[in-house]
Amino acid sequence: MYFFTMTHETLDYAINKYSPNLSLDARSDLARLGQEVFLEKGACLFSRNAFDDYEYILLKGIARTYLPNMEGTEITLSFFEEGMVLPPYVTRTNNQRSLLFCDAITDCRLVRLGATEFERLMIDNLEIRNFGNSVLRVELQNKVLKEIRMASWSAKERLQQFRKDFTMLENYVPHSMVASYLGITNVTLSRLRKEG
Amino acid sequence: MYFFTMTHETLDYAINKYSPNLSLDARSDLARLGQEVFLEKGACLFSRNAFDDYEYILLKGIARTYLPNMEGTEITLSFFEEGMVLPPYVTRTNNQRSLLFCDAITDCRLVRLGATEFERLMIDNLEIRNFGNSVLRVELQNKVLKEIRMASWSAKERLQQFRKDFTMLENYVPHSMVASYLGITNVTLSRLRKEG
DNA sequence: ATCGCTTTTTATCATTTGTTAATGCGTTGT
DNA sequence: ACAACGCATTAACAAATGATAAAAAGCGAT
Repeated sequence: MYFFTMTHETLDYAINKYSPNLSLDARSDLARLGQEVFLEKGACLFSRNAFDDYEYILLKGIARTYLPNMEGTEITLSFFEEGMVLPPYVTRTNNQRSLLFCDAITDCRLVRLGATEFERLMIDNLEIRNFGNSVLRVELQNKVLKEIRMASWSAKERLQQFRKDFTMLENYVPHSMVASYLGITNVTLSRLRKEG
Repeated sequence: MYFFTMTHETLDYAINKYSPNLSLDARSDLARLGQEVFLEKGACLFSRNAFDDYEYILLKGIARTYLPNMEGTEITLSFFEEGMVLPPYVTRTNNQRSLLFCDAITDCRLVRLGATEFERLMIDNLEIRNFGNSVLRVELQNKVLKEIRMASWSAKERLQQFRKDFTMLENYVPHSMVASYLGITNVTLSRLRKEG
């Protein structure tokens, strides 16, 4: 009975963020497909150009995706907290090669699902398809929200929004990661923190 | 014979940007599903919260997506030129309601495909599925590229990149749209233009 | 506890970008 | 031709952010 194990309870928590009405059957399909993965703080989940064909659901911990800019500085693209699905396979990879880097910022527990099997499930099962599409939609929507904020908000406003989006995260991750996520230097971040 | 009509020749041009090796069969499936749409300069293709269940492929002209920020200023999210697919249905809508606005900046000719029929095709046909996934991937990749530039490049560098990405576009679209896309004011844009 | 290392803060100054307002300039309609 | 309008440019000043470097604070290993 899948709903007696701890793993599935928290997988459910993640699923509910995207498809709260997903049936028990579909949930159990996902659970059957998934295997748990543990990552230590600082460990790498996937690297740009490396082979990768999984979908990932973060059950516990904090992770981030990032890329180097032209000067080689790491720019944090997104943070991920408990219950969030990492960027979906189809948008995150090309020819099964990752386009991004992803590291665990704290110890993490995740569920991963083979991308091919998950695609199969999406094709066969309308509910899973809607779940997968919801993940895609949320991914894009978050990017659009960030895009507008980067284009028209001040650094202070972006920091305030960041604090709403990721409560307490500011205290758990290095400020250099937060600063690059916000598009400011860590000196500026420090200044804004002092102001309040 | 679909490849004798002008429409299909330019639909092919667009398809080649995403799936250059798509078979003639798959191309003809897409062509059969699509209907041509003409838009006059300034006309609206879809509006936030309005019903919309199409995929759109831009054959000719320039279009843009945008959203108002909190002050009501329109922020241009992306520009689209000949041969580009507009943001895909699954990421652009929620419950068949558009999340974005899209206007024609010049007279436009597009092909639109019913999203439901297109999804059906994606499910049934691996080639079309790969094409659709490629559209998704390009959409996300462009956002990630822009994200990095917004986070770590100066306004001048972003303008230079814009000129590479969209040759001549600067001369055809109102500068206020370019400026909001770059995340600067139109006064700043004017200054940068003067510098070179 | 202390040393050595990294991260964060603080200070100073330079640069970039925003704000406001005036000017110019082309387009359109009469 | 001219007025009226919208848009782009320019100028002057203010504010935000970056760059650099030094000081302070945190943190892990011994």
